[in-house]
Amino acid sequence: MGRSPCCCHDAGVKKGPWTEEEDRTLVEHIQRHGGHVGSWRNLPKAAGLNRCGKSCRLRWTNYLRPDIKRGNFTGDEEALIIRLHAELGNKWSTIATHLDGRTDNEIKNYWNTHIRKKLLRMRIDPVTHQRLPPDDVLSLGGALAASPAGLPEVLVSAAASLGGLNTALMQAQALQLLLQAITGGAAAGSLVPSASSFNSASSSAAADDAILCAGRGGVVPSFGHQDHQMMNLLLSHASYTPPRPADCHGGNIIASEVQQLMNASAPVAGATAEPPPPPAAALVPASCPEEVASAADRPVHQAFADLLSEPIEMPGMCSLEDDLFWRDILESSSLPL
DNA sequence: AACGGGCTCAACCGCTCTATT
DNA sequence: AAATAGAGCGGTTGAGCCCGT
Repeated sequence: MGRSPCCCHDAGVKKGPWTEEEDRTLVEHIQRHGGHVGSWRNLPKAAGLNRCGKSCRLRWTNYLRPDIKRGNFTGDEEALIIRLHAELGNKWSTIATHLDGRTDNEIKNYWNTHIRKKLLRMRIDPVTHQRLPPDDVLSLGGALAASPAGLPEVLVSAAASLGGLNTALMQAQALQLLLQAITGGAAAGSLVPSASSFNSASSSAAADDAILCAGRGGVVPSFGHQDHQMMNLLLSHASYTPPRPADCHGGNIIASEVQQLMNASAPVAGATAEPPPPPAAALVPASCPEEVASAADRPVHQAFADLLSEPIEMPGMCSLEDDLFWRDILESSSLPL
């Protein structure tokens, strides 16, 4: 399989940007032949173009073809590209066959200039689609510690006592353990939301990172309504309080709601070996963050100690089992790059 | 207004793959 | 089976644009 010399190496063959005249000549020639090109190599001579056949093919397939869709990529297209890339890798032409009117070159460019950076910003390796290892992850805990108002005080102080939570995953696990501590384990494994159930909570990069790094495929797979409310309670003390999802009440959770929440989150009757839930008084209205911190202080530190005593399990591949996941992520990541 | 840095994307380069001789 | 021709693919480049200083 020897490599044939390319006509592009011929002296005098024009290179560089195409002129309108050249475009018109190429289009008219192809249209005269019913949209079919017998041989790209012979086309320039037949059409009267001082171009390499390869250049003509590229110009036609990437720009002049009548079925090419111009304009920005939609969210659906973007999500599809990411999903296909995770499955196929840099098989741009194969990916392009799944998107009507998009060329491999256009998709490749869009990936390199937009999606790749977006994923990197979200601490996802654009090559492997895995979350970046802790050492490569921007220290979310450190960043938040540098701006303590960005977290409920109880978490900041607990993090400080442990030398900082240096990954978003640890952050999420810490939050999970906090919830466990508060609910006596009833809500174990369900604090960190799936992106689809918490997608509107990404009004800041920090929230973005926490959700992405700890979301689907991360610490826990689901995020129930009650846990969602609990999360809101915690976040209601943070300066970056995200907009509330439609299924939540918005604003602070009042004491009676906390009581209801606690009751709902309590271990079901008959469950064994579950510590009893703390009294509802441990949770106070969101208007009193100091009381929250004080009441939750001891169990949280205990939970963090437990966290440190066990190895942190890094999640594997991001789940790609449904388009909604990625769509939600992408829609929630509308921050400027 | 001028400059420089960053970004985008059309186009090129060089390799591989497949069909043909 | 080997050589050749041609097409296609993925990586890279660079001109032009945009935006901040």
